[in-house]
Amino acid sequence: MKSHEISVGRQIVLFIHAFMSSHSQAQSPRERILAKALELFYKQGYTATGVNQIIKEAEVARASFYDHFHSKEDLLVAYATEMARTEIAGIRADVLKLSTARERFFGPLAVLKPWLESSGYRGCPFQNVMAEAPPEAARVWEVARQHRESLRTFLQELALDLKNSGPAFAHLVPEAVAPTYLMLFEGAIALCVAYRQIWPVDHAESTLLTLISAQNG
Amino acid sequence: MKSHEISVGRQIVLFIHAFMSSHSQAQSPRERILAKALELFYKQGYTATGVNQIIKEAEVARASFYDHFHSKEDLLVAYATEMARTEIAGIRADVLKLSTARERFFGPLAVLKPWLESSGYRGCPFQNVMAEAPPEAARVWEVARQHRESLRTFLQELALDLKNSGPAFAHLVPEAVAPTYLMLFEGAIALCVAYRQIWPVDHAESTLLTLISAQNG
DNA sequence: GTCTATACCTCGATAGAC
DNA sequence: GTCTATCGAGGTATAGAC
Repeated sequence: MKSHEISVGRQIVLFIHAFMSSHSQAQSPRERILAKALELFYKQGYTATGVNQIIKEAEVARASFYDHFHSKEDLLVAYATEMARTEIAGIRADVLKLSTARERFFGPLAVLKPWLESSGYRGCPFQNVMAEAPPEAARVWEVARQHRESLRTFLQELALDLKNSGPAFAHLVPEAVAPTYLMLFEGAIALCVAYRQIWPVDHAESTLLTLISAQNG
Repeated sequence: MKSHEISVGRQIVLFIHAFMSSHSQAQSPRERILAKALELFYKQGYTATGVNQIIKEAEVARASFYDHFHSKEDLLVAYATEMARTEIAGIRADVLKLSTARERFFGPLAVLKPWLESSGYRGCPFQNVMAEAPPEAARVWEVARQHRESLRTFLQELALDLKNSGPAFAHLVPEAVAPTYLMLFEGAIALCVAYRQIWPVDHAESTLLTLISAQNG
């Protein structure tokens, strides 16, 4: 009886799924460590988070931890790399869902708002990492720098997209807009963190609108 | 012989000055602790700096430290307060030396450049503190917030100064310019730290110039 | 891979003798 | 004010038995 077999299969899948969710055991030890680092390094800061806490909460053995990451600094590099990957991918996915070029252009700022609020105004993971990273951790600086470049490139793509969307913004120079956008983006985050309020993002958006409108003058 | 007495007086003053500089003993223990905190919290970060190091390098006794500051977090609050005071005072003094309203308006960005370079692109002390301050340290957040307000107010004064300097900028709205300026200021710092380059400050300056010129359109 | 044990250090903070 | 001693906790990292 095929329907019975399928039903059993479904139940097994569901069971495995529930097992994964409750115990996170279907993830590999490395994945569990990295996931905890993503959470704790961001929430508590790098220096304030001990590897003991990560080992305990990720439910891995000490030896497993030092098997996958030779030192805490190694984990920090992996943390920054993974954070950069998921952040860019997340913004891209959310922004490219939008229907008009103009919405997409302002999309990164729109995505920023719920993210800042839900994270308790913890701010930009890379600004935070740079504030804490010891001087010998040059690898982390490099990851952060590359991430900024990825973000700037994406903003430049959006500016090009907007430029090509019609005559209203045909005057735009994407390579000039991108660094300005990035600067307003980072500045808005810093002010939101300082004030624990969301208005800087709106202010950045209106400033950006003024700038791309003024360029035809 | 009065000139002799004055000469002796001068030598004593100079001696005391040299003594202060070389041994820092003329400063009170509290001043020495605070001075070391200003240096180390900024350079190494708050969490990464132990009170032991401050006690040793400030050349004070442990008991003296805990006499003046009940806890490390108390010292952090004093650090942020003192940093805010000296930073605002320093910027004001440097900027108000300049001769034209236009130079003064862009003065904060001009001051920023040598400061970022000489500090090894360590960034804004308050952005860094916010990145590290534990959630229970609400007092520090308040100091940082007030400092941002002081800076915004000063930028607003400079905008008003520029507005009143002649017809070219008579259209300016200082209350609108100030938060934009502040956002570009913070954004430029964040990008300078990320790239370890100074061009974001120049970019902020040209963006700001575009904005205050465009407002008459 | 798991587990426990442990070495060695630094942390923030307190106590007591001088 | 100085000094030393010490507490209890937590830090990073390694070793060994299973």
